[in-house]
Amino acid sequence: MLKETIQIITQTFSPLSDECKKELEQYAQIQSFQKGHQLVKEGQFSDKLFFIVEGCARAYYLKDGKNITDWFAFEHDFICAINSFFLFIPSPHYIELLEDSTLLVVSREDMMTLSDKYHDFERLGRISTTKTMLQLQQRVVSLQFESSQQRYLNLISIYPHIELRVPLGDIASYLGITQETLSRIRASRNRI
Amino acid sequence: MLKETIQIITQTFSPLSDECKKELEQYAQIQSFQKGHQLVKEGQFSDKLFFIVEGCARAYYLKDGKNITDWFAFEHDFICAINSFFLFIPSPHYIELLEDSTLLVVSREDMMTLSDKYHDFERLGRISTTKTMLQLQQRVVSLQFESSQQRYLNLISIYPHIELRVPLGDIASYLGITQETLSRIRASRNRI
DNA sequence: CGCCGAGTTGAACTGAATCAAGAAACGTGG
DNA sequence: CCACGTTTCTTGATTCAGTTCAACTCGGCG
Repeated sequence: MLKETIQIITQTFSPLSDECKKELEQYAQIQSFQKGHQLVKEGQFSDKLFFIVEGCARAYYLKDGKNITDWFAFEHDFICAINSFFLFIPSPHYIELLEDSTLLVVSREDMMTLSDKYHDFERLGRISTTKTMLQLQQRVVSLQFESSQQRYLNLISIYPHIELRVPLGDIASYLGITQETLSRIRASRNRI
Repeated sequence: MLKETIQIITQTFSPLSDECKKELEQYAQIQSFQKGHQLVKEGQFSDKLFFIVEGCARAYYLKDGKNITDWFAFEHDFICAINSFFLFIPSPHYIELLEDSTLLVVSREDMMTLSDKYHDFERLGRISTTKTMLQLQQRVVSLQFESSQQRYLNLISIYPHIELRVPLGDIASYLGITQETLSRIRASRNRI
C-alpha cells in the first residue's frame, strides 16, 4: 500500500527517481484511524504532512466558539496544519477525520532531509505547493464578490459528492455562510 | 541594479550558488515603466514573473464591469498573472502599475531552465510559492468570517502606508467590499 | 420509546450594497 | 498660476442578502 500510494503521488504531482522513492518509503508511514479522530488539535506543534489514501478530513478552527472549516481533503489530497507545519508555530487549526480513513504520513524533518538530498523531491514540493496556492487563489476570488449561492455551486462543481460525505454545517462555514443559509440555498435549488 | 536585486531576492527567500546567480543575471532584466502602465491585459498569455524593485502594482479582474483587485505588490514582492503563468491559459487578470516603477522581469521558460539545472533555484521557487500560499490562506480566513472593519484593520496592520499609495476603491475591492463602505469605515475610525 | 444530532423553516434584524448626489483633490493645458 | 475637466472620496436614503434566534422535523439508535 505504501509503494502504491507513493506511485500515486508521483503520478499526480511530479516524478521521483527510484532512489528517492526508496528513501521516501523508509520515512513515510501508512496509518488508519476511525471517523472523528483528531489528527491535530489547537495549540499543538504539528510537523506532520498527511496524504489521504482513503477517506476524508477537514481542517477547522474556532472563532467565537464557532467551528469554521478551512480546508477539506479527500482521496489523493494533502492536508496539514498549514501554519504550524510551515511556520513552526502552535496550530490554530484542528484536523479531524470525517470518515474512517487511511493516510500516508511524513514528518517535516524527513521531508527536509529528502528536499536537501533530492532535487526531484524539492520539485515535488514546489509543484504541490503551487497547486495549493492556485486553489487558494480561486477561493479568494470566490469569497471576494460571489453570492453565497454562486460559491455553493462552485463547490459542488469541484466536489460533486461532497454533500454525501460532509455535514451541512461544515460545508456552510467553509463557504463563509451559516448553516441556515446553506439549507435555504439547497431548498431553493430543489424547487427549480 | 540587477545584481543588487538578485541579492535581495536570495536574502529574502533562499540563497543561490554563485554559478546560478550568474546565470540568472543573464536571463533577468531590469525594466522601468510609468504609473498606469499595464504589464498584462486580460486575455493575454503572460509568461513573465515580475519582482518589484521600486514602486507598486496591482492585479485585478473585471466582474460585471466592476474592477476587482486581487493582489497588491510593493517593493520586494513578486507579482504575475498567476493563472496564465502557472496554468498556461489566457489571463483573467490585468496587472497595472500604481506608481512609476522599476521591475525585475524573468520569463517562465528561463525559470524552468534554471529550475531544471539548479536545485537551489528550485528551492527558491518552492519557498517563495510557500510564502504566497500562506498569505492567501490568511486572506481566506479574513474573507470567510471577519467583518469588513476587521479586514480593513488587518490590511493596514500588514501594509501601514497602503492608503497613501493606493486608491481607496482598489483597497475596497481587495477587501471584498464597496468603496462607499470602506469610506464609512474610515470615517467612523477617525471619529473615535 | 424517547433522546439526540443534523437539517429545515419562520420572523425579525442588521451589515453592507446600491443608487444618487455632491465635495475634494489632481493633472493638464492655456 | 489659474481654470477646467476628471477622477477620487464622502455622505445620505433605501434596499436586500444573509444572520440571528427560536421552534420544529426527521432518522438513527441505545
